[in-house]
Amino acid sequence: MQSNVKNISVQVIIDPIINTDDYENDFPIFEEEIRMTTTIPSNVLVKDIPKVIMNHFDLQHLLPTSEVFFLCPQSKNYISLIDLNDVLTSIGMLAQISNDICYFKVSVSGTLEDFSGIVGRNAIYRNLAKYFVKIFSSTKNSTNIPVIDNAIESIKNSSFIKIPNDNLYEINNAIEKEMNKVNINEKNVLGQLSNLNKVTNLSFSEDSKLENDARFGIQSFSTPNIDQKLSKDYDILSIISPPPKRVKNNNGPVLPKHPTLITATHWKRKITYDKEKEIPQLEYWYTINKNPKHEEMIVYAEELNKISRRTRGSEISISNIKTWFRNRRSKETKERSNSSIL
DNA sequence: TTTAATGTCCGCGGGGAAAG
DNA sequence: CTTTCCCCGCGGACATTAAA
Repeated sequence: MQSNVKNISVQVIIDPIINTDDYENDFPIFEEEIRMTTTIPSNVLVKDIPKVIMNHFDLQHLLPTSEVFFLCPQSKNYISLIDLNDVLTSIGMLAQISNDICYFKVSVSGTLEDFSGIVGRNAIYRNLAKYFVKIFSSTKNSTNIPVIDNAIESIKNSSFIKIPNDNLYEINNAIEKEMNKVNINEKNVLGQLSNLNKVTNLSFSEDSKLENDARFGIQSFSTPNIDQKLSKDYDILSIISPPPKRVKNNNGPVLPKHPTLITATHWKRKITYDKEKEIPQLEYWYTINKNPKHEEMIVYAEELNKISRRTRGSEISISNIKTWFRNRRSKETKERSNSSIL
């Protein structure tokens, strides 16, 4: 019964997208990869791989906001498992084309608290510390900055951090403290991990299969002899190529792509300029200078926020202004080329 | 449909290491 | 010390996507 089921080594890169509700800037771009390994029985179906991976890393509650990508060894590009969903195939067959080690990338959106149970959470905190220092190094006693307020709120709501004061350096100190605590507790964490691995390394007798089904909450595990059910002449490569529609070099998936991620992160939130007040002002500035300097754009953003009285958290940023000027210039060149054709 | 936001490509300039 | 080379970040042009 357990003859043709073996354990596949799996390397997983977690791409956390920290969801801070309503701030408009980019989500943190993490410098440090959160890379983890586990093993998965070879008869797990592709459609169940996300469930298994998220369970292994204590992220099952974030399954709806996650998307899992498989590193295709031929093209060195990541392909979304959603694209393979309709195919009755197993991770064992993916492993056959990747020399028995599968590489996956998981894009997952959640709050800081959502990631608190993850084994690699110290890497997340290190990344956040770097991010905050990088972005807000000049604002020592900043208050009323939405992203910091949100971060403080997220961290306050988390079960294992208490913030004594509301400023950036206190946040960083708290993060550092938490990282130290995590390092001290590393042995406990590793203990828990090895327990987890014991379960996944069990050979698949019918009984342990049921055990795992209960643990993972997955129905398809109880399907016997999945590998034998798969057609022998089934060609996985014909499904994997051509590559997905948009592939960003070889650096991984373009984020976010899954609809749940779009709503969860407010992807591409678009501001609307006031046609009565703001657009005429921008057009006036454009007639004066089509390529304003950074300092000028700071002034422009302040001016616009003054006249439009936007609510806090939805103010016009310098990057909004920069984008407007960029698009305005491109509009002009397009108009000019159109008129020259006529 | 309009247009803000994003992706991709490319050139430029600064900083630092290696070579002379 | 000067020159050369390489890396990296920044910003612009252009193309494309997607929100309103």
